[in-house]
Amino acid sequence: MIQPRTLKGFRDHLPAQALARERVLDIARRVYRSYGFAPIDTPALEYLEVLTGKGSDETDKQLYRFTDHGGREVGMRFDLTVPFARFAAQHVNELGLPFKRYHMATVWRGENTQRGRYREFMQCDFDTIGTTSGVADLEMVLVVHDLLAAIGIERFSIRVNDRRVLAGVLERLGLADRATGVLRSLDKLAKAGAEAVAAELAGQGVAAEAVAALLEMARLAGPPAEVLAGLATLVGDSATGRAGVAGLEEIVAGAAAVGVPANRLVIDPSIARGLDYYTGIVLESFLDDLPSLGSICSGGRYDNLAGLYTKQPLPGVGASLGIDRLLAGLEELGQGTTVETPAELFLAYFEADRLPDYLRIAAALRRAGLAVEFFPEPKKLGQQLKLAAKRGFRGALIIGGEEFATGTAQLKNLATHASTTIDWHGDVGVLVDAVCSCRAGLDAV
RNA sequence: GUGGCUGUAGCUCAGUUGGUUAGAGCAUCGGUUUGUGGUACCGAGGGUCGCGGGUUCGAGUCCCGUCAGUCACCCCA
Repeated sequence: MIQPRTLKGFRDHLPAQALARERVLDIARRVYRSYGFAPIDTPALEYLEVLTGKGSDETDKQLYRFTDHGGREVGMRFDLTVPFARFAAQHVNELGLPFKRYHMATVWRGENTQRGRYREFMQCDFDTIGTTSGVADLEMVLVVHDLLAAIGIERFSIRVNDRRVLAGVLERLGLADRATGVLRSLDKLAKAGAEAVAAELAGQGVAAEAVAALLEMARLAGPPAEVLAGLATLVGDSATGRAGVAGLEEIVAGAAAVGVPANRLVIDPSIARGLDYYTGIVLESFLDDLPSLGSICSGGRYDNLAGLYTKQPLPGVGASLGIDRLLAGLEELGQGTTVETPAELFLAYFEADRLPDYLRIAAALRRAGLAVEFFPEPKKLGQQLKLAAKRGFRGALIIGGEEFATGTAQLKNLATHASTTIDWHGDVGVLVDAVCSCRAGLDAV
């Protein structure tokens, strides 16, 4: 016997999880499309050079790579941004600019696993390329907000910052050349605490005054207006820094104009993001009830997405929803789904010799747009109902010998145990109409 | 990749200083009830104690390795 098992960091998805995942995918698709983002797809496998070109050592280490049967060095995509850069460079002339796309697909990273951190997981990206307009930046924030709200998350926050603000402050402190290390340390503030970050910065040779200034910046908190005022002071007359502050002001104003609740949008100067290709706005979002899970949706603006693959400058802005991490978080918070069936109505199989009638009824209901599961065996009714309730069906249709004889049917609400009698006089069309008109009632439960 | 913690039925866990055929609750299946599921009663199935090796007369219990999960570093969705 071969032991059935899955690889570290790779998971099976049972119906309850798969249905929850597809629900979120459907919502993401709807929200992205509502802003005009168009779907694209790219191969899971790319030439290794396409994936490693821009990669830091870290991403190179995490790449699943091998030599294919034709002797080509290939790698599995570890995000959707790099393949998109290649895609954009290859197809700009057919796409036209600006171009907005969404891409929901599986990616692979050979790193160590943790809660909400897997080796195979799905990302739901959306990006706008070919424009440097602040409108696109604002739209990214709005899409993220609409997305998380539509999924039904009650408490979440979108934390926004701008790399230019960070650059401006560093410039003033004379640390511009050490940006990467300093930002990496600041990024840990929430997790490690101020003291640890201060120590780490000092260890990098940052002067005490500069450390104090950096911490003052990173710890700015409160209403966006106050944080922005604080940042404006810290940035001084640095042109880059002022541009960053102005950009954030636009975001705050735009979000307010559209009606984004103020408590969901936070200006957080400690958000830096490790990826060094971000150049403007950066964004991370968290479940307020489970911040330790990490960011569930992150993104930002980059000056030149595809510089490695084309001479044409392609600025852009976009973000990525980590659907597997999000679902792990929702499940941990008890907000997961328990429904195990995609069908709405359960049709009990009762009278063995009435099979043709059952089939006819099921077919008619399906033609009317209802998802119907017909139980395949004429087992005891109690057993059938028990299974149907466990699976999460909203309603069960019961038609036995008595009902056939009197031209009636029982429509049972499996959540409330209440059942209503339908008179259909043997006319399937009447039955279908009656069931459909009760459907709203079932949905409401 | 490095280090810490964990690993007993589908799930949550018991299992005394290593000592006879490894237990409970929930879940599952069957019955009481060959037409009505959340209660009750009766019964059943299900465990190579993650896996492999070692120490021992004897290991779920100790040691080593390995796999998996988890936490930290790192990085990130």
